[in-house]
Amino acid sequence: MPAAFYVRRKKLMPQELSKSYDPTAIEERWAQYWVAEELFHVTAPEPGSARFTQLLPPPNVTGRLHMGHMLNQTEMDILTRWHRMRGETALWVPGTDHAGIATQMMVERQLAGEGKKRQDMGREAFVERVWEWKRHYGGAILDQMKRLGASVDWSREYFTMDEHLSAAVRESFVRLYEQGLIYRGVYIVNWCPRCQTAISDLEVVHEEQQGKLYEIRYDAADGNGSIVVATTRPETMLGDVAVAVNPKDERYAKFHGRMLKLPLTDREIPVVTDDWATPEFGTGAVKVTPAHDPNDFAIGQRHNLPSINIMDESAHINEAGGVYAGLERFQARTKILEDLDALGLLVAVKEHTNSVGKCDRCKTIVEPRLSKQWFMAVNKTPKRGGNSIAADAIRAVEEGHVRFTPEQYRKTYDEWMKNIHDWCISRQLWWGHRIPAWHCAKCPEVTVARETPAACSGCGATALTQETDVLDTWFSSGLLPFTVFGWPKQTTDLAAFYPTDVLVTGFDILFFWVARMIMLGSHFMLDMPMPDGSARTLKDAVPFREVYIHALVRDADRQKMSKTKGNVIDPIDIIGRFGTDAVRFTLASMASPGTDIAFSEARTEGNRAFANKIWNSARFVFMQVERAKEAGITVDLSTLAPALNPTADAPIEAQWIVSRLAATAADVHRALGEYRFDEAAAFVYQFFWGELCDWYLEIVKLRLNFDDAAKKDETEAALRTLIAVFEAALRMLSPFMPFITEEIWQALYDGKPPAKSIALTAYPQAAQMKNNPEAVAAMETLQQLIVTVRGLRKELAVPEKEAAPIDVYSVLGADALASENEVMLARLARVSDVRIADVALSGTNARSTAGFDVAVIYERQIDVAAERERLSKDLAKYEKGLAGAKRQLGNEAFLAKAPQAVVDGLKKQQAETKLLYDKTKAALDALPSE
RNA sequence: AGGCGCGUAGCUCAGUUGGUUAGAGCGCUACCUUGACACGGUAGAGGUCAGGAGUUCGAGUCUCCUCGUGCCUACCA
Repeated sequence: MPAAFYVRRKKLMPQELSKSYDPTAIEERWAQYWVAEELFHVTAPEPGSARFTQLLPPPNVTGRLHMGHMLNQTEMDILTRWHRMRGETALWVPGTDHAGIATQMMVERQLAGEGKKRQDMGREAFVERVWEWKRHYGGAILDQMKRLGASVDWSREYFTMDEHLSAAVRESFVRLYEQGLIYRGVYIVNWCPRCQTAISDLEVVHEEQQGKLYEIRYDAADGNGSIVVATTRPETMLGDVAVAVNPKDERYAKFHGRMLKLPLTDREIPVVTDDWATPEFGTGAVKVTPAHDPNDFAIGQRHNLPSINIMDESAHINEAGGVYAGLERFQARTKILEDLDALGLLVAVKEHTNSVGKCDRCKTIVEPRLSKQWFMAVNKTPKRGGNSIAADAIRAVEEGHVRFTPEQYRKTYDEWMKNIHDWCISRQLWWGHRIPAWHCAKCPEVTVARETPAACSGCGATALTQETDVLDTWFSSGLLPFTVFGWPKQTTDLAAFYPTDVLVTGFDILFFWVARMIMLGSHFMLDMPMPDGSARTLKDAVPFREVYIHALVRDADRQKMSKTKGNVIDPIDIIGRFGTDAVRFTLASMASPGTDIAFSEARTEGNRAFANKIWNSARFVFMQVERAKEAGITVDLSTLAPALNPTADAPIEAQWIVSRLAATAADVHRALGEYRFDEAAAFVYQFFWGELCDWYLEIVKLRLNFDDAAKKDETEAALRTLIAVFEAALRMLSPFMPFITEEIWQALYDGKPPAKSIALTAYPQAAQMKNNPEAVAAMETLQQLIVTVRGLRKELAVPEKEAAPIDVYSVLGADALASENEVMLARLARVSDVRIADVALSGTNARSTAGFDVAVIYERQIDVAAERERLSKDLAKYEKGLAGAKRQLGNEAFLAKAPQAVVDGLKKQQAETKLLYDKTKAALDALPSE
C-alpha cells in the first residue's frame, strides 16, 4: 500500500462517518501508518530520565501467531503504550528466534517433499537452504504482529542468528569456557532417536502411561541359585553389566560378589551392592545398564563398571546386541521377551504405571544415551571467583532484584533453581550457533576461540576441524536482554536500557527462558561496570526487574488448544470477525492472574459492541461540533484544559463527569501498576459506557441549545466540556484499543492533530483534573431519583411518551436538588413537574429510598397481586437486614471488638433499613385487599 | 511421589489486608424503532459462594478434612 494512502486519507467528517463501526476499514491503515512513520522508534534517553524497556519473547521464526502470542503482546503493548503516554522513553524490542530443531525439521520436511535429504546436500548447502527459507517466510509472524498494533521499535528487530548476536554468543561461550564453566564429557543424556540429537531435561515431557513390569530370572554362573530382576525395559538387558541389590537386603546376601549368567548372551555379570536398589520395589534386584539409564550410569561409576552401548543413534540394536542387531528397540523388546519366555526365564509380567519421557518437539520416546556432549556447569564456582551461576540466579530473586507476579512463581522458580543440574547445551543439529571449538587432527586438545584459530592451542598443528555440534537455542535467547543492546561492548543503549523493566511471558517458558536469562544475565552483566565506571552489583546485573507471568489461553471449553484436537483459534481469523481492538480488549479483560483464559467469542462480541458504542459516541460528538459551527461556535481544541477543571458554578454533570474521569484515571493507573489488566479494562469500560455514554451524553444534550442565542455561553461551555472529556477518554482508552481511538482522535482534530498519533500524547492524570466529591454525591442522588422514577413509571404503566409530575420528599435536600435540575428529570425520566412535598410519601405510586421519597402522579389501577408480591419481597429483605443488625448490635463482643467505623456504619444502615421497612410496611398495608 | 491452582448467577469470570443486603459481561424476561448507537435504550428476574468442621463479635475471604477438576516438577528398575 503506498504511503500516500494514509497521508491523504479522507477527512473524517460526521456526515462521512459510517453509521456502524467497521474495524477492517480502519485497523490496517493505522497499523501501516505506525510502522511507516516509525512512531515507536526511540534512542537512548539522557541518563536518569524515565524509561521503560521490554523485550518481546522472541517467537520461533517458523511460528504462526496464536492466541498465546496475542495475549502476551496485548499485555506488553498496553504496558508500553501506557508508559509511553506517561512521558517515559518506552522501548519494546521485537525479534525472532532461530529455533534450532523446529526450523531444521521444517526445512527437512520441505526437502522430503522434493525427495531430498539434508545428508545428501551436505551441511553448508543445507544451512544456506534454511537461510533461504528464513528470508522468504521468516517474517510472517512479525507481520502478523503488526496487525495487532504492537508498538514496538521495528528498527531494532533482531534475529538470534544475526551476526552481532552470533558474535556475542561466541564471546559468552568462550568466557564461560575460560571460567571453567563449560566442559565436555561423556554422560547419559536425553536422546531423541527421531531428531537424532541430545536434548535437555526441559525438552523432555513426561507422560504417565500404563506399562508392564517384567521379572526376569538371571541364573548364578555357578549354577547355584538365581536372582529375579524387575525391569520395564527388558531390551536393555543386552547392555547389562551387573545386577545391583541393597546391601541390607538379607534375601540377596549370599549373592554378594558372585557372578550371574546374563540370559541371551554369553556374558557373565557381577552382583553389586548399592543403596539405590530399594528392597520394596519389584524384586529388590535391579539390572544395571549404564549406557541406557541415568541411574544405572551412576551405579556404574560408583562400581567402576564398563558401559555397553547396544543402540545406534536411531535406537536400533547395534552389533553389541548380537543376534538382535538391526532390530528397532520395541521390536527387540518383543523378540527378547519371546526368547526369554521360551527359555522359561520370564518369571512374571505385572501391570505397572510409570511415566515415559518424550521429545517435546516430536513426541518420540526419549532414549537415554551415553554420548559426548557439552555442558554448562551451573553449580560450580567460576575461575574468576564469585558465585556459581545458579547461586547468583537464586540470590537475584531471593534478594528481590527480580520480582515475580503472581508471586507464587517465585517459589516455583526457587525450587527448580535449587535442584538444577548441569545444562546440556550441545545439539547434534546443523541449524544453529556452531560451537566455537576446534578439534586437532594431531592431538586430543580442543581449542575454544572467539574466531577461527590458526593453530591448535595444544600442539600447534594447523589441521583443525570445527566442532559439528550447535548450541541449544535457549543459550542464545538467554543472552538477549544484554546482547540486543550491543554487549559485550559498553554501548549507550546497554547503559540506557539494561536492565529491562518487565518481562511478560507465559509460565511454559519459565525455566526454558526466564530462568536462563536470570542465570546468564546475572553472571555476565556482573562483570560489566556501570555506565559511570563503578562496579555493578547483582541489583543491576539482572536482566529485568519484574516478571509478569500470564495464563494460558484455552478454548471456550477450557481445553488446551492443539492442532491435533483441531480447536485452535486463529487470532487473525477472530480479528477479521471482530476487529483487533475488540479481541485485544477481550484478552485484557479476561487476563486475571492465576487462572487460564477460556477464550470466549461471546465476550469478544460484547467488546465489539463496546467499540461500536465508542464509535457512535464519536459520531454524536462530531455532530455537535458541526451544529456548533453552523451556529457560529468554533472550539479550539488546544485550549480545552480548563474544561477539565470546572469551577463550582459549572453544571453538575460537568463537575461529575470530570470527577469520574479523574477517579477512573487513578483506578487505571493503580490497576496497570499491579498488572491487573482485567481491572483496568473494567474501569475504562464502565466509565466510557456506564457513565460517559449512559448519563453524561444524555444530560449534555440539554445544554447544547445551538438555536438559542441567549444560551450561547452555556452551550459553548457545555460543548467544550464534552469535547475535553471525550478527548481525554479516548486517550485513556487508547492503550487498550489503539486503532479505534486513533481513528476518532485524528478525525476529531480534523487533520491538525497536536501529535502524529494519540499514542504520543499524554495519559490522563487524576491530579490534572478537578475532583469534586460534593458534585459527585449530588449527581448520584439525582441518578438514584431518576432510576426510581423510571421504575415507578414502569410499574404504573405510564406510556413512554407521556410526561407525569412527581412529588419529592426529602430531609436531606434531594427535593431541592430535584427542583434545580427539573430539565434533567424531564429529559431522563419524563417528569413534567417536580413538586416538593412536606410530608413523607407512601402508597402504590410512591417509593422510598434512604435519601428521599418520590411519588409519580399518575392514576392507574395497579396490579395489586404483583405489587403485593414485590413489596413483600422487599419487606422480607429489610426484615432480614434488621434481624442481622439487631443480632450484631445486641452482641456485646461485637460492640467491644469491632472497629467503631463498622459499628457506626451498621447503626446508620440499621436506621435506614428501619425507615424503609416502615414505609414498605405501610405501603403493603395500604394495598386494597382482594 | 512431591508441589501449585481452581470450584461464586444458565454460561465465562471479578471479589483487594475477614466488616454490614456478593458484582460484571453474555444469555434470559418485559417494554421502547426518542434526531450517536437495535453491535442500542429502560426496567427486571436469577446465587443456601462445591460439601463438612473449626477459628472469630463477624468467613465467599483464614485453618483443617472430603469430593470434583486442571497443571507443574521428579534420576518411580
